[in-house]
Amino acid sequence: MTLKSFSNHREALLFPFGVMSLPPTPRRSPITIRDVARKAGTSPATVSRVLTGSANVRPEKREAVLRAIAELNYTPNLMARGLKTQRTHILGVIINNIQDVFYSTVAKGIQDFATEQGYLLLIADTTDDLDRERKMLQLMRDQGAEGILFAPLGGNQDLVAELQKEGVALMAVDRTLDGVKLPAVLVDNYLGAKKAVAHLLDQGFQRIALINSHKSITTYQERERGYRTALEETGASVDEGLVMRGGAHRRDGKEMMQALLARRPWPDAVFAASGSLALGALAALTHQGVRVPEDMGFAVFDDFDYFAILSPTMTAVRQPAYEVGRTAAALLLGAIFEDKPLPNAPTILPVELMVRESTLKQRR
Amino acid sequence: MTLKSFSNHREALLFPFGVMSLPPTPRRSPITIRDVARKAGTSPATVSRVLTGSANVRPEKREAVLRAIAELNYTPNLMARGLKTQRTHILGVIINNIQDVFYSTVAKGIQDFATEQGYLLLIADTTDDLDRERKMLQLMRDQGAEGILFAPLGGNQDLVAELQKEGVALMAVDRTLDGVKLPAVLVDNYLGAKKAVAHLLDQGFQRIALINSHKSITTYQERERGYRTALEETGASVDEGLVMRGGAHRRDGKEMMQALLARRPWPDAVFAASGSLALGALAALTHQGVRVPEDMGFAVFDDFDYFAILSPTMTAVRQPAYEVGRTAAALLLGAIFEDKPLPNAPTILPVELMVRESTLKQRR
DNA sequence: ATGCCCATGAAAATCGTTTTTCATCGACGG
DNA sequence: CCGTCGATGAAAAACGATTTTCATGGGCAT
Repeated sequence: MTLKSFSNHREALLFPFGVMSLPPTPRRSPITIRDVARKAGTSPATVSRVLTGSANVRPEKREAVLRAIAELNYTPNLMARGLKTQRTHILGVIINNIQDVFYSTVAKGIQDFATEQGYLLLIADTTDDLDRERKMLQLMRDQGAEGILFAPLGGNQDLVAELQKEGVALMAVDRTLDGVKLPAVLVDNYLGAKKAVAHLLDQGFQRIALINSHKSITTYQERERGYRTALEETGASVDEGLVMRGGAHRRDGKEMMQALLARRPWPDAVFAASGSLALGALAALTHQGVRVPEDMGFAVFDDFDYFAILSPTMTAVRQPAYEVGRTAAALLLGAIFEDKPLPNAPTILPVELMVRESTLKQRR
Repeated sequence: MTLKSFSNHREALLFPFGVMSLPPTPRRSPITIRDVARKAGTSPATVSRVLTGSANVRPEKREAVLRAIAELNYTPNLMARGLKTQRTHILGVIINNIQDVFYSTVAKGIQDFATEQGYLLLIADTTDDLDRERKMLQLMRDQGAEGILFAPLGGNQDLVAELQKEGVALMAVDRTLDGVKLPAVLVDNYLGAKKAVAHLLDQGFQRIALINSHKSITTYQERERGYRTALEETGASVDEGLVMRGGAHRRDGKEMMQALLARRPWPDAVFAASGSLALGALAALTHQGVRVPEDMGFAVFDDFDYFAILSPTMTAVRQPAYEVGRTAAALLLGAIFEDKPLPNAPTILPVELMVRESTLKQRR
């Protein structure tokens, strides 16, 4: 009952078109710049001059204004200000899934930097829905976001170009987008995957399976490239039967692992291209009683914090998620502040291979 | 270098007071309701009538307007609309830490419902900083948020009351706030903790330690109450030496566990009052070579998904985090839409005890 | 004393909507 | 044929700020 969908409202509200919901109930405290002016014994123009620092005002006047502001507990209406100045102090963030630790950490990095600069964040997730990505980009633009950081799903290039033309600063995080000039902050997916697989080979594993998601997303594509390169550099060729591709969810990882286990001979190690896939794969292994690393070596791209705690501890590629977010926010706000174009080449942050128990062949 | 703090800007920008940053670079696409009117051969008033559905307009006119909108790719400026109507279609969300899976799941629940209703979310975290909570509440109000969902730190009652008077709909999630009438959606912390500890007792554990955080936060307070009640109901009295309190971070859990291990005799089981505390405690146990559950039983309040996957699997109290968020959003938007007051009594959602290996005494 | 700059006020324009008011035109029922 | 109602347009007022324009008066240097 509490969860009913208000469908009446929803239909009446083809936002941003369509029927606006309700009669405007007056909400804001009615204190305006005029009230401040009256109290300070000055003119609204001068209050604005103080607020914006746009002109010198004599110390006594300034004091009087500030005092009036404090006494009235006045805060400016940011919508009105934004309407006039075109600066909203709002940034948009669009990620795949807020629940995903990687993305929420990226968001945290963005958040911390943005807050320091007095920016607030509109955050939305897409759950892999291209239309939803599009809608969110539009909504954020319409709400006046000065910039938008997003993990592109691939698609919507037209809208991206349109927004850029309109002056909305865009920045890709974690993934890139082809066919459009879009600055990006990424991690070194290729090298991370290559290192992890090379490490498995070093440890003496020979039949190393890959559990991956679709190549349409640049991160997975790069990780697969790293996997292949590592194998090829040993002179071995890739056994395509060991290369699995599917969705990006835990259950997909589980299914791919089950498929691998259904065949003979088994791989002797697995490289999972994401944390979610790894969790699914591990669930399948546990379920079948396959021990890690005794029966099967295991390495993951993406280091969840508990991988270092619960046993067996997991060898994983650590991504600097927080730094990805923080760096992206810094670049974007820098460009907004200094009104200069963003770098063309993507910024690629290094990753680190955390070697732990799950790849210790000698424990066999 | 990319991470420099723009301190020049920052100082010049006592947002929402102080110097506005830059000259207003024209950003929005210049398409306004007037352009649409011209193209459709009608008046701006009629376009608005179509947009808002405030009056009947003849089908042909309406079609013409909609066609013009589509051709011009027009979308309304939401700041202007919000300024006039006082409805922004924005909700604020303030949580402790976006990175925390529990909170990000709550946020996801809020998000999903809000999106269905055409609302966008301003999300911020506080990292336990009361001033930051205050600042964020104010900023969101100034940005025109119609409602704010937040996990109160305890404090800022004055501001909460002020916002309510101004007509901003407020809703507490996960925690409550004393001294002010604030609707809330919570989980049954008391019963969850009680069940978990009762289960430990059932299994034959006798000296059960509590690793908790500070009682100033209502959730921890309730969980401790559950712990105590469970023990008392068996007729046992609580050994205060086994009740630990500290910060809420992983390292705090680790320290408390270390302190417990430094004493003799050891407890034979531990109940950790949060997932983070549990992770820290587990790290301490692993480090000391203490096996779970052979040497020590272990139960947690809060069920991280990998608790069911990695070994030993953990007995945990599952909280309906998603439903907390979704329910809270539903109640809040319901109140906003129907302009009716929110329920007085907090909504308390049930929790579930997930029994797993970490409390299997017989495995000893 | 002249000229100039600086601080300020008053008033109006602006941002892009919604909303109100008023007038007009056409259709329709009686 | 008249009164009324519904659809529309034109114009203006709001929302709450910033910004511009113009005028004024004081202080300071020459």
